[in-house]
Amino acid sequence: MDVKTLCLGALTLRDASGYEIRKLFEEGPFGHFYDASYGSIYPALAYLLKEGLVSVTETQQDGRPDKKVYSLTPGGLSVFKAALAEKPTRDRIRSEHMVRFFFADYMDPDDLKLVFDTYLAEFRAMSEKIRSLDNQNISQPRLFTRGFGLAFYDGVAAYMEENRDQLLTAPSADTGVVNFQNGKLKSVGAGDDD
Amino acid sequence: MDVKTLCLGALTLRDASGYEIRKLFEEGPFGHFYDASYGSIYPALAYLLKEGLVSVTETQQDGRPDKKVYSLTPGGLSVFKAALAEKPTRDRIRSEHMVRFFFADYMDPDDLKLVFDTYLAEFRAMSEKIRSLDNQNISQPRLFTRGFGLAFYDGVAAYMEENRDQLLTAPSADTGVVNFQNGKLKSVGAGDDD
DNA sequence: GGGGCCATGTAACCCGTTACATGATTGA
DNA sequence: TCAATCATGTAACGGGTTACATGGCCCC
Repeated sequence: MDVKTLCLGALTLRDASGYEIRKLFEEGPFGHFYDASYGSIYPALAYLLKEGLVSVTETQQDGRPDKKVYSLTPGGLSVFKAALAEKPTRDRIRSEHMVRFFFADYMDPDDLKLVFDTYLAEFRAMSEKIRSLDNQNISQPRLFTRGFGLAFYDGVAAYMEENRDQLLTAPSADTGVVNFQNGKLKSVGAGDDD
Repeated sequence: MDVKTLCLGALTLRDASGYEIRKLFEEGPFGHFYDASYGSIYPALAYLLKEGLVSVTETQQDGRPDKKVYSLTPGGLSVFKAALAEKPTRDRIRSEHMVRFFFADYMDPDDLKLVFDTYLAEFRAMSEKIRSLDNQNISQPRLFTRGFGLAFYDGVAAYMEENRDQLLTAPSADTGVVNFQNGKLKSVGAGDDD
């Protein structure tokens, strides 16, 4: 499921600009199970417009550049429904946090502690955020999704709290770190490089 | 965190071929929080070998092509530890299932039911699989990770069972599907296309 | 005054997936 | 005999991220 389709979905909620859709991914209800950046959203909207799946209303603004508010067309809605009718692909999860827990033996205990507590705090914050939402006038599916989020965040947060010591008091090997920057391998290991 | 780094991690567990590493991602303990395909693993191993972060032993075999068993070098281990010491990037989740639940209004009720029950069955199966593992002689971090998996799978599965009706009995709009194939938008929507 | 937010868009790049190429062995 | 599994690798393609480009307003 690509960003184009997600944009159509976002526009079923309400008319929005590319900027607003981005925020929806970042902070809104989508944030829990998807993400997308400007670099993919703006081209996606341009494509959808060209194909007649969305329409646009340019609102002139004070100083800022014109705000382009997009709306879903009937065709766009049909295409979105068709996308939902497809067989879903497997969930894709990439959690660097879990990788670190799995390989905790190879981490500095203080680093590990920090990663752990930061992660836990994030879950708690997410849970709080969902709890703070008003559930009045919300459709069943949205409520279900919120509940799912709560079940997940609260469940794993509770597990983490209960088993914090189990992970953080395990003995770890010595450190011995080399050349690693910005998430890129900068080898150096043995012998020759190119 | 790229496939290169994950390969180093896999090789801390035991020496392995590219083929075996793939299986680790597919079925093994990594499957829960990462994935990778041959097309990324083989080039990654070639790179790591070139950089001296892994070594290789070619085992000749009966009929099959030579099996290349890779081992982590001290340099490789250092680089891996350095990678773990980096600040973890945000977890990235892409769940088409959740998208479908969120937009359940726009789905055919039978489709939705199928997606729901298949998803639930997957969680139950994952939970069973973890439960069937032998926890003897397993290090603390691995146990923690397994427990985390259980907390997650069992937690959300329970939630789904308890709230199945809530989601599946909600009224949905009419269907009206157009031209959608293989996860690609084939528009058609309104008016002109290029 | 300066940082952050509003607002859109493009281009280069990176990384990974999919599909292709090859081929023998084993078990149903 | 036919499918699946073991086994490695390449090439094309795709999709999305990052960084760049631009610029004014608003609040501290």
